Order: sequence, then structure tokens, then C-alpha cells
Amino acid sequence: MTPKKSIPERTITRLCLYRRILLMLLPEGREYVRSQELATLARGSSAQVRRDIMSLGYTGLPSKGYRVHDLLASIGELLDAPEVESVALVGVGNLGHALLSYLVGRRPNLTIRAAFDANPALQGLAIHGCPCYRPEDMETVLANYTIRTAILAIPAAKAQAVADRLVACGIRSILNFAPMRLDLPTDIYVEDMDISASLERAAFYARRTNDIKTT
Amino acid sequence: MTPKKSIPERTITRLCLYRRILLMLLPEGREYVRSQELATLARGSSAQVRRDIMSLGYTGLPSKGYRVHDLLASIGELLDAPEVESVALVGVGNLGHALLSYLVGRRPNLTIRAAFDANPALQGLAIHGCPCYRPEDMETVLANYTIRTAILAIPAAKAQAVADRLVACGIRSILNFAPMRLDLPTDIYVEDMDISASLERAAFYARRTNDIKTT
DNA sequence: GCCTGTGAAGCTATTCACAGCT
DNA sequence: AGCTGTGAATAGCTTCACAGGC
Repeated sequence: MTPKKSIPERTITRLCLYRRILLMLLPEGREYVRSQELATLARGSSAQVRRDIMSLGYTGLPSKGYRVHDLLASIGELLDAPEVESVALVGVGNLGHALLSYLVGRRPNLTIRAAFDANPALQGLAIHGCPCYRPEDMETVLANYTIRTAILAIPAAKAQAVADRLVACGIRSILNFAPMRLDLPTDIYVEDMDISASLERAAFYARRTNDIKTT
Repeated sequence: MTPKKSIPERTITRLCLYRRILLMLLPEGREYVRSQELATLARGSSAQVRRDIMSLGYTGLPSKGYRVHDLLASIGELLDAPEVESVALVGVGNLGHALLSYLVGRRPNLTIRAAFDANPALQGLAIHGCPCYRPEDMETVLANYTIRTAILAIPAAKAQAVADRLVACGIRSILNFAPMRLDLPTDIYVEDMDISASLERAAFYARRTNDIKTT
């Protein structure tokens, strides 16, 4: 019985962050954590942390804080699928390769189960333990593993066509590294990881903060 | 004389996006573009587009729209440094390597000028045309090229120490790929590219949208 | 005393809707 | 007629501040 009250996207993002922080506290043997501490580690406000946790339906103990273990369980209950969840990677070029090695074994119940690449030299290989298939096998493989999330790491020119195909295969959510805006049905979730745009922003603010200092 | 009215961060993000879209329209020989068109391509609302462009101080023509060329110039005037801007990459592992090849030649006045890695095998090499230096040379190299923006692509465990060092070298802005929150002075801009967190979010919404469909 | 849970206030960002120009 | 520019309204998010529990 989750409180399922349509939690804002920003809150979801922060909950992922809190989880990572909590996982770092766990091996330290910490039993309780206060909202103020979490706020400092997450670079936010304590009121924010309390609101976010409130939306989980989990309740802490006054004057003690939140039980690290229980809070982790609550976050997991919201964010994680009941069973292990499989993800597909489309495009095993430079970036795809790096993503595989970066993500392998990071979260136990979120695994990259299948990769796809048009390059025949990669097909049939296991890259960082993940089998690489031919794009032609997409329908079959995605259905076999009931994969609903895909990582798109291919050139912008091909991104739209491949995304359409993924959606046709039943994909519900795409993490898009191609520097372009995908045009897809509104019920498909797209998370854009726009590296060039982020770098431009960073460069912009490098000057900005400098200005402020000068002023 | 820029209107410098402290433009919201979200607007900056969208302006980067508009620019990319405009650059795609340019070779098509399009002279004008209407707010409604830009909105469709950027997956936003036309009112939003008009507001964003308003904050640039650029003004379009009623019943014709915005001149693609002039609008690009206005965006560039806000976002781009007067001269070519140099960026440093710290960490040339799998991910750093991919970022180099991904970003090389993408925007003409935003170049990765220097890379750093502790691995002696890489030091002295030019990777995708970018020279790789020893971490010891950081101070000198960053000062020589007046680099104010850095990309951090190293393991989480080392990220804080390296970030502190970068800031000591005069870096003003960091694009952080390490899955951790950096603790830095507030006048340093940090843009987190948290790949695992984004994937978790994507996986979460894969189920979410499915729920909605089912309901 | 100290910390959470939360209504209410405050703030920011987005959308509406329409005047004004071409 | 069609589209921009923008004040006003709305929606959404964050912070305040304090009641209530340990």
C-alpha cells in the first residue's frame, strides 16, 4: 500500500541521490540519520529532505532522525521494480562501451541485459559481460527479457529511427545520449543526457560566476 | 549592452537546445522560424519559447517570426565567450576517452584543450588530438590556457580531492561525471551528470507510464 | 532539548490571453 | 489574418515556522 500521490519529478531525482548517500552511510554502521545531515550531504535544505521523505510515506523518529536501513527500504519500495529489472543498450561505440563498464554491477537489481550494435565485429561478443546482438534481433531479445528501458548511445542522425523501433518493441522509457530531441508518443518517458548542452552550460557559468566575483 | 537580467537556469538550458535546433534549420536555407515551430521541435510551448527569446533582448517580426540567423547570433552573444574557450578533461579512462571523441569538433569555440590522467601510459600522448598531461602539471597547463571549465571523469573516491585541486587552480565550473556530490565553495558552478541516477529514474518511469496505461 | 511532520506563506516558472504590429 | 511581446493568472516547488512527540 504505497501512497502513490504522483510524486514530482524533482523529488524522484533527489530520492535517488539520498539513496546513494545512505548507501555510503550504511557501511559506517550508522543507525540513524537526521534531515540536516542528509541535507548537507545532498547540498539541499533540511525542510526539503523532510518533504521528500514525507512523500514516501515513511516516518522518522522525532529527536533521533530516520533509521538508515528503513529509509533505504522505503526508497527502494518506491523506486525499484519488484523483480530484477533489465535494461538494453543500443549502440556500442566509444560511448556505449564506456557506459557498459561504468554501469556494470552498480545497482544489483538494475542490469544491462542486452546490447545491440550494427557492427558485425561486435555481434555475438560479450562486452563487460553483456551479450551484443544484431539490431535485427531486437524484437525477440527485448520480448524475451521483458525489457522496458533502453539506453540510446548512437549518432543523432539515426536516433529517431531507432527510438521509433524501440517503442514499437514495447520500450517505455529511454535514456537518450544522442544530441537531439526525440519525437515520440507522450506516454514514453525520455530522459535526455545532453553532454554538449551541459558542457555549454558549464562554460557559460564559468564566466558568469567570474563576473559576479569581479563585480 | 546585454540585458543581463539574471536569466533563470532553465532558460539557459533551453536556449542551448534552441541553438542546436536552429543550427539544424540553417542548412535547409530557412530564413524565418515561428515560435510554434521551435516549440514543437523542442517539445515545449510556444509561449515558453517567446518568453525565453524575450530574455535575450532579441525581437522577432510579427506575422513572420524570428530570423534564424539573427536569433542564433543573439543566443551566441549570451552563451559564448568573446574568444575561443578552452576546457580541460580530467580522467582519460573509458568514459573520458568516449567524451573526448564525442565532443571533439562539436562546437567551434569550445575546445577540449588539455587532458590529465595519472596513467603514465597516456601521458604525453595526443588522444583524439588532445594532449594528455601528468596531474602534476595541472597548475601550469590550466594557467597557460586560462582554462576555467573542467570535465571530471574519474572514480567517485578520488573526485572530491581532484575537484578541490581544480578549484585551487582557478577552475570556476565543473561538469561532474563522478557519481557523488562535490562539496565546493558556493561560487563554483557544478553540473552533475549522474548517469546511474538518470538510469534509475528512467527505469522508474518505465514502470510508471506502464501503470498509467494499465489504469 | 532536539528533531520530525506539515499547514501556510513565499517564490519561481509556466501558461493564458490579448493588445499591437505588419 | 497571423504572429510576436507581455501583463496577469496559474501552477508547481521550496522554505518558514511551529505544533507535537521522544
